[in-house]
Amino acid sequence: MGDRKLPRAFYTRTNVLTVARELLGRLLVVPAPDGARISGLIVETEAYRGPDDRASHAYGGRRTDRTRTMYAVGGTAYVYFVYGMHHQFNVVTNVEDVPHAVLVRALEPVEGIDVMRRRRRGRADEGLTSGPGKLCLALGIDRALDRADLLGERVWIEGGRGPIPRSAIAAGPRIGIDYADAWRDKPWRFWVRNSPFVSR
DNA sequence: CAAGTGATTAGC
DNA sequence: CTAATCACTTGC
Repeated sequence: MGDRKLPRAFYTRTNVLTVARELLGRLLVVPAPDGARISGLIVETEAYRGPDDRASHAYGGRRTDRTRTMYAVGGTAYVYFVYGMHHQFNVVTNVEDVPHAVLVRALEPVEGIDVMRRRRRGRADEGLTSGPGKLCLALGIDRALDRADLLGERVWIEGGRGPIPRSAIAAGPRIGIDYADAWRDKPWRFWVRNSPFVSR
């Protein structure tokens, strides 16, 4: 198992679709309040390709208080709040000033499952982290982590099980972006085929 | 299938 | 300033 944090160069590559696929099978980690680890293997991602992607918050090069984070260097966390109740955890990719990002949509719980069950009382284990808002609840991720460096100590990603073979990766249209006209149907959502932990 | 919830954004 | 919208989840 790759016990080390993914290096900066993993994130600064120029093809956000490649990074979105290669994030599958990696271990997302946050420290628990007591210092233990809470973690899960990434099983579902979506790529958002900055200025030319109508579905991206940074479409057209938009720079606002919220989207400023997307222009940070690859390997920065982009965390925002939607629908009045849910946080979303994204990984900024590419070099500084290119606003590409990958939304992490689902995890397979690995460490700290007891903590996750407490935070998501009543849910089956398959439902603890099977959605972008759910996994933020389970891991305790909120906007305090926006702009956090993924090579730091507040949230990071390790090699995990390593890259998932291309044959085991499924792709389809992204969720919740019906407003994005031509970009709506692009198959930029990736998941581990047969994983019971992906979102619905 | 629709409500809920509040930050964010565009537009005046 | 106001009003519409939203990279979702849950329970009806």
